[in-house]
Amino acid sequence: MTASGERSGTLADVAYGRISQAITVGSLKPGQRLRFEDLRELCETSISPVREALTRLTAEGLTTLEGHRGYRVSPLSLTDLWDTVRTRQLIEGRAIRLSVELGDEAWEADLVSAFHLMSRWQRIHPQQPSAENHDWHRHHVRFHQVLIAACGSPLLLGFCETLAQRAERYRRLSLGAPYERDIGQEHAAIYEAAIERDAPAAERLLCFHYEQTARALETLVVAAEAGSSGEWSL
Amino acid sequence: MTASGERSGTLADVAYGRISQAITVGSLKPGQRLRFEDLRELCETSISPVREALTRLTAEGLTTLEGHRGYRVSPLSLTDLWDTVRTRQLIEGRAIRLSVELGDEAWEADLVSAFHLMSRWQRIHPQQPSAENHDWHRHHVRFHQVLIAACGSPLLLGFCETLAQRAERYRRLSLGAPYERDIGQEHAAIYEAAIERDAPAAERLLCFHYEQTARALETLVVAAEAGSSGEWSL
DNA sequence: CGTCAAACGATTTTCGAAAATGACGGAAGG
DNA sequence: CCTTCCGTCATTTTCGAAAATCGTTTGACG
Repeated sequence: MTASGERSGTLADVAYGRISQAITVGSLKPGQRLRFEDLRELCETSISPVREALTRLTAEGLTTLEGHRGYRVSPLSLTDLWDTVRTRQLIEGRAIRLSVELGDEAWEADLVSAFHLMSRWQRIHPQQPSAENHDWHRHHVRFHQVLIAACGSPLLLGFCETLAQRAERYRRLSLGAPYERDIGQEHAAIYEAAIERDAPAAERLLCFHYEQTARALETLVVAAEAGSSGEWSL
Repeated sequence: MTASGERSGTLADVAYGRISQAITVGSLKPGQRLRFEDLRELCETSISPVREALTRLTAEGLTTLEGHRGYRVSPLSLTDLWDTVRTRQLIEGRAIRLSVELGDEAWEADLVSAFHLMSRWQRIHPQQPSAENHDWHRHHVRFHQVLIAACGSPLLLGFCETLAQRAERYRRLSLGAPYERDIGQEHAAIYEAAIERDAPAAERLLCFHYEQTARALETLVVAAEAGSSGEWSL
């Protein structure tokens, strides 16, 4: 056990967590070069754990590696956004269908619980969930995880996790943007379809959910691009 | 350039290649514990490159990591085989459909070329392709790669690669087993559907192709299990 | 005799420094 | 003036040893 609270597994795990988070929240910017010296400082270790973390992150697509020329944060783009969303619809669509078909009593209970926590949060806090509240984010992630948890395919679940992590980077970009959608309603629809064991409907609604998110983000980005800077590489 | 022929990128790449190959061909057995000392010897490096290789392999599912307790070769099982195949059918099915729909002239040319090389090999060498001939394997892999190459989704292609690597371990197990199937015919059918731009047919035939492979392997394994040893963890 | 705790051994994990590599810039030659 | 070649420099990559960790055994105590 270490004095400074955060320490679950190896130092490499810590490094992975920190760098991963820094990328998703954007303190490490898309396309930015990653020097070991800087990351070593961020992670408070030597470079060995940092290197291991970067290797993992690269395997998941959050960073890229070019031969002997170092690592970079993977750039974001509209093309990549749509690739991520389309692939996610395919894979998570299959996962939720299987999950709704196969899920047992215990799974149903988990789902009720997860949905309750998420929607209760929204009832209590009238603020838009888009305000990056850490609690809501936790409930939201959990809800989506439980939806597919009973699919029975470790492979599918692994891919879903990778894709969710990818998508999360884009979702963060849209924080503070005005919402035309009723996200709570979309979630409720998926939830009800799942509870009533209507697998095709659950799949359809989940895909729609992601489609909407992507569309909103696309609009936002196109507007921002016409406006000012070019933080984006089309 | 190094004296001993094999050296493309970093030593970590070499280590990755050697360990990866050792796992797929089975000289490192499923479930076997991987000690750094042994691998260091196999790769002719120190442990740093070995560690990086293992990190990558674990991300792809060829090895597993348990806390501070070291790495193991991922075990094989019928459940995992079917998970791999079902997932592959889903993802590679989508990929080939997109590829057939979107592929341009140049892709068509690549496909003709790849198919020709593969089928010519089979014509010239009357032996069953199952005899692990390295050339046929190369052509076979290439054919399957080109089939999906034009799908336009880097993500999909990445997943396909992971899945193919996973599946390859199982395919190797069936070497030397009697073939009831006409693999050449199955390939030809997929090829023709692709050339004639019949995307749904191409998808259907590719899925069938994988289904057959899995079934054959399943039969083989069940028989072997009833017979003698228990190299398998159901 | 059984249980628990401390210590050992084997192995992984981490470190800091050395070696290797690619990028950059300046000087020589055309 | 442009091109090419060769040092120099910043970084990555690799190494071998030190530190940490886990599983097991040993020994004491109830």
